[in-house]
Amino acid sequence: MAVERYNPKESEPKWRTVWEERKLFETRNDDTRPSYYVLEMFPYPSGRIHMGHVRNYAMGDVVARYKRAKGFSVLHPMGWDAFGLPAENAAKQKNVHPREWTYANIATMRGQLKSMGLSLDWSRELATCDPSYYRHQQKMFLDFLKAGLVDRKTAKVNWDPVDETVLANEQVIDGRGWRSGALVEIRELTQWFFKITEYGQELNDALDGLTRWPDKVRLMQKNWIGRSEGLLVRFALESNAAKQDEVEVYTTRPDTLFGARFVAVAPDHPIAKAIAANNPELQAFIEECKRTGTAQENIDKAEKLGFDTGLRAVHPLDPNWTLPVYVANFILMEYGTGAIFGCPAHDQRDLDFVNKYGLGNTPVVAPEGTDPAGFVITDTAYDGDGRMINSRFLDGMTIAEAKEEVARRLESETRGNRPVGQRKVNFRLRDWGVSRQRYWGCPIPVIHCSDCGTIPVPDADLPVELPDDVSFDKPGNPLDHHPSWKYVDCPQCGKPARRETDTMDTFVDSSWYFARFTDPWRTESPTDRKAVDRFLPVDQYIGGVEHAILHLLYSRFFTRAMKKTGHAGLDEPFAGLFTQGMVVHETYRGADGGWVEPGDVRIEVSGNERKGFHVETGAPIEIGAIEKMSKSKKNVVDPDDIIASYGADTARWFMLSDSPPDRDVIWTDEGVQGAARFVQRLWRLVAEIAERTGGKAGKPAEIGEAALALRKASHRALDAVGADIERLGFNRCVAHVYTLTNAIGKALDAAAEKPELDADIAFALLEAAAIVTQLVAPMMPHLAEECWQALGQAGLVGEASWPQAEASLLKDDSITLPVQLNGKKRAEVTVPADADTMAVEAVVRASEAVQRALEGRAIRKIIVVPGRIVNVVV
RNA sequence: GCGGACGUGGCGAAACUGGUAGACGCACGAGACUUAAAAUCUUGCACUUUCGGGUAUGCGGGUUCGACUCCCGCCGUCCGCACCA
Repeated sequence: MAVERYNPKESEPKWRTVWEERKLFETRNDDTRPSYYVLEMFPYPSGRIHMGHVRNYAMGDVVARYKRAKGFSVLHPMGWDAFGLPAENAAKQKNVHPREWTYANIATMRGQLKSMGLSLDWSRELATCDPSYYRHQQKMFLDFLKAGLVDRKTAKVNWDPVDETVLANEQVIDGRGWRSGALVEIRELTQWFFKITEYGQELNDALDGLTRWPDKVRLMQKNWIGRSEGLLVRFALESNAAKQDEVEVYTTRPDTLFGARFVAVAPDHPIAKAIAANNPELQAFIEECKRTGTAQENIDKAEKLGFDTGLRAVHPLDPNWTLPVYVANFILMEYGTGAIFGCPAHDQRDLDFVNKYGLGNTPVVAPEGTDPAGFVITDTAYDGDGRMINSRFLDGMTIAEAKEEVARRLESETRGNRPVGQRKVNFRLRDWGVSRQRYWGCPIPVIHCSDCGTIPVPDADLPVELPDDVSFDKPGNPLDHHPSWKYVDCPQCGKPARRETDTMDTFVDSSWYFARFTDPWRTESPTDRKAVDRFLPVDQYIGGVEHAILHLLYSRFFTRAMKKTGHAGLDEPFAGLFTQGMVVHETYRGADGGWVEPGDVRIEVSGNERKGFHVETGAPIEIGAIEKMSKSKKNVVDPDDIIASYGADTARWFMLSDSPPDRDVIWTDEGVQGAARFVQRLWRLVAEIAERTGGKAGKPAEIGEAALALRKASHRALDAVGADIERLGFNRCVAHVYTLTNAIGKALDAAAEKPELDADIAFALLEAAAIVTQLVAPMMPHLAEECWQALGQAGLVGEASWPQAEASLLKDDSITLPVQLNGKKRAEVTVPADADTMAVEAVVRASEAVQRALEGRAIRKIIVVPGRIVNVVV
């Protein structure tokens, strides 16, 4: 009874057509069943999908198909994060319009994704570069503006003078633009900002409620938001040389005020600027600071440098005590007030600084129990816990008590009608600058009028569409260069005015696409509240950790802003988040040191050693480190090739097996081949069962031992796989499927001799085949349909509901317990499953093996862990 | 520097709230089928042993009847942030 090999090339397209014809994965908004929203981070249409996509989308699809089988109305959409710089680079390099390039890529990648057999609702597909999408984004921008969530202010940016554009921090390498190689300048530009800082506290606090997010991501966001509690303290200045009579500092350590040795301000602090106006030396110093300011790697090595302004600041707790005021290179204008007081004994940076300039230090906190007289700080600042010393009225207090005491005193003291000290919660988080001087992005819908100022584009004129006829010949923003686009009449006074030519950061596009998916057809507004309320929050969001901070934080802010402006009704967009690991591969190098593609390498194995040779030349190849797949290292495997030779199911199965989903998975040829072998093996077993049972086997009254064992294996696997999908433990699911498959194989072998199957075995085999088919269906959907059909099951496995494990088959009548002697396993006893502790103890005492192991020693105690283990203590 | 995660056979890993360490897969060895190969099937596979057992979850301690799991101290790898006052 030879079974034909399963041919994915034929079967996979066939089933996809069936699914599509039956609209199996389209989700109706008026479905009344409970909803479940599975979303994978949508891709940037770079040209082709890569293995990382395959892994990401395979995982999401398992959840989607499983939840569908569990009776949920599953929303599982797909779209394109389609604005961005690569399209403009392509335009420059290949002379193709960004739109054409983008849509061609989308077409290619859509085809690739479809070949994976994902259960996506393609009727909801969207691209962020489409006016039907970004018009709503513009509408929301204006609504946010009206709601006071948008700001226009000057900010420091990395400016590439050659490309005439703003660069993100990560696009500045060693102080130079990554494309032009030009030295990047820090410029002050007027930019649009979303006021994310207004939600700093909330975004911070709400993290605690995101219990289905990885701790790691929550922590990263906490650190990024960087909430700190401190005190604003006003130091009076002795002279008016800086054209102001005080300097305000921010500190989280007001307790150390008596350890102060200096005050320092940022190079771009108003005081620094004022003094520099008449002081060329200081001016030169400030210039130097600016230069080292951007290159982040230098910060490590950079020495703490300061410039004494000659000003003296009066200590807020002692009018007779003054401190020097420095301009220092390590003070950031952007954080706090751009000014600090330095307490060298308890801050390493301040200590480095005073040691350089000979300002000395006074320890004011000593560890509990230390002799204050002997507590001296030289090279290492003490930032630990302790009690106050050398601090007058604070002496003996704890740090917390001292902070409170100083805050209280300075709060109640006033100078010029304002308190000298003021408690302040500070955040590291800054407002989100969204202005980009680029073409391929969502236009910011405002008009600048010399008379009326900045005027929103009226709703009726939305969308502000990108012009098609642009050229990328000149550096800078093509929108700005366009001959006519920016010239419009002011919507308010009718006089000639100009459009804003900045476009929005592409992170804005991805900050609400998950909401748009709930009703992507809607034209009159960004969202339909009924649909948003039905589907949001996303129940399971899956993507890479690289978006742990920006994308996820922006989306959290945007959802709150949408709530405030009535476009959504909730705060947190993603109830469950999962960050999957990367797909990595060995790297290969030839004798010349050049990278070699995996396809050109033949690996020979002898024992535990592996050696590489070039396929054509036979030259030895060095097997290098396992790294993230990247074109530059040539260790990329193209999903198209894999799907073409093995089928989508094999690729999906391999991506889900072996490694835990949150860890990196190593792509190996052997692994794929193993997956491909399993596809055939499963098909063979199922087809054979189908043939031998004829797809029909009723439940007989008597179930023999062998049949019962197989039934138990089936139902246990069913139970375990369901639980593991819920936990996203796909590698464990795969293992359970293998275990069940082995059991089926054994049972089939045992029955091979018999010309006619016993009724109970036939029943158990058919049941096992149906169950294993359903178990693999979320992971290998095409193969599962083929098996389902072969077994004569009704309909499609893609619409079948998830089977229920029979509770009675998950339990055993009797169980074998390991027996330990002082923690080491020495024997086993078999007891009835419901035996109580006393009964188990009796069996253990009576056990021959236990007696032998005791060697005559007396039992002191017997610990019985019901159903698990027995430990005999002697 | 600060914060976090991880460390288990030749390899990827499993072990649920502390309860038989190594499930499952890959690789490898032996065998069957075959003229032969592929495919398939059977079987072995942590180390060690005087075949009773002994030793093993990065290293060293601790808590416990019992530790891969909890605590303390090291070592190593990876990731995030980085002069944030």
